[in-house]
Amino acid sequence: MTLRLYDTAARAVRDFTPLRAGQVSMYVCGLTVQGPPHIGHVRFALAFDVLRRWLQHSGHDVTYVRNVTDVDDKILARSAAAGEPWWAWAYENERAATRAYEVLGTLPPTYEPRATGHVPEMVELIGQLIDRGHAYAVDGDVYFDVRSFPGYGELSGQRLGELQPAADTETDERKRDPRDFALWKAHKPGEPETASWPTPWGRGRPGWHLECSAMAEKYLGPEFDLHGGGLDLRFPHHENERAQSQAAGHGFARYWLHNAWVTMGGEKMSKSLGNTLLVDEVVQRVRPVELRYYLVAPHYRSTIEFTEAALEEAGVAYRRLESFVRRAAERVGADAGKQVLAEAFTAAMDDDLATPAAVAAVHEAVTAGNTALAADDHEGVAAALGTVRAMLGVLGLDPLDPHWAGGGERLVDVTDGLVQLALEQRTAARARKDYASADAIRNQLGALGVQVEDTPQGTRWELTT
RNA sequence: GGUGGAGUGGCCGAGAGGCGAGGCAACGGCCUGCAAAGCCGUCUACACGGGUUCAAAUCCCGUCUCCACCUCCA
Repeated sequence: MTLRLYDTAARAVRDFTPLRAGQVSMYVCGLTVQGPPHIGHVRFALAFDVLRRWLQHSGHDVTYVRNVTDVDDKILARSAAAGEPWWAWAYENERAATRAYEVLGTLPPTYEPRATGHVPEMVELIGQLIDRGHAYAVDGDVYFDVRSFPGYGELSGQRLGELQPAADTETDERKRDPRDFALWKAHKPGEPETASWPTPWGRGRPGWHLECSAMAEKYLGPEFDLHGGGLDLRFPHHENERAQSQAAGHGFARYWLHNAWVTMGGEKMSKSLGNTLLVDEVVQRVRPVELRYYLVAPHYRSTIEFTEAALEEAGVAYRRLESFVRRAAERVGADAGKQVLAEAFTAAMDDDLATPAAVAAVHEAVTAGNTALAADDHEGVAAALGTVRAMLGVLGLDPLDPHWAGGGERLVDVTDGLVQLALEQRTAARARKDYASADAIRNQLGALGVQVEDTPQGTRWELTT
């Protein structure tokens, strides 16, 4: 069975066949680094991280480029309001984004280019568009002529006649059509000099859409496999990117993927509505791996309506999986069992990354594993452990992955020694049927967050969260 | 005004003409000194009104409610 993906341009699920067999080129629109990321912002990174892992698991060599937009209207406005240089502001927020991506266990992209580092490529592209009659310069601004490109609107299903005028620039008579959008914006008085670059049309800065066209071409070539991003980027951003690149004669993206929102109170998380939760904050009170499970388990094209209760429940569900992996690893060794995916898991992932069904397959394998554990069936435990870890690995959720295991080995050893000391006392008490003492020890440990469990193989302990 | 999406059991969350996704919670049972964890079982839902069909949560028509994009936006 082959991978099938929902392609926004086709409005249908399509078989995915890469341009070059065994290789996948993918470009994902990263963040405009105007503020620290909230949990809605990082959903795209998780969705495409899972896609990337799945492609790699199924034997593809993936080139994954995710851009950073580090100059735009909002960055200039916010940094000015904060009295900071725009470049310092952008870089600070870029680091916050990187931290968020990392704490949630996304694999680093192959490359992460910044818009400001690719002005020459943009200038070159603008030149091509002007030469081909798809763009024109007016007083230092350069606009894309939407009427010159018949395919305009195809990606997002918009008809030119129905569109409201583009407002990324002031509507003015200098434009041939009110829907023409800016490729390049002339430097304006009052804007920092450092946010402008020399071009044949005068000093200025990039329009919002141009950077992606320029960078995708530079790193992935004129035609590449996948282009991803959040749902809101479909129009105008991706529509415009596509127009720029195709008008310049490039094939551009072959499949367009868009992820849905994280909402709160039924509405999209956004700073203006005040319903945001910063990744940094959530990760203070919820283990990052549980937040990842929460954001990865629903389908990437379904809205996640955020509630504390749902987040908590996701944590409980994840701990069920984790708990099996730990018990099984204690019994048969972490690397026991073949890393074979369940058929249902593979089928689910191939079906437009149906992570809900994939997660269900993991839960079923865990149930089988728990049964084997109870029956002291080591072969069964090993088999289940192998398959569960393989599946969780694809989702970036393997509890034994070094990323989640964390450091602090020494501390773990010491803690384990201390807890064992207490447990020996308790075992002795139980042996002499002094259950009051045994229970007192268990309760005291419990109060510290150490959960004690008696198993046929002896007493074990775990931290509660 | 144009374009797209959603409404599923106590809750989260899949599916998309017949064959009860999965998880959480609750209850019952097994296990346990008692627990915990685990396993088994119970709770059989698809916004509303019509229609098509042997069969509809799934298709068709209509209605209601909500969200998103068309403006910076993951």
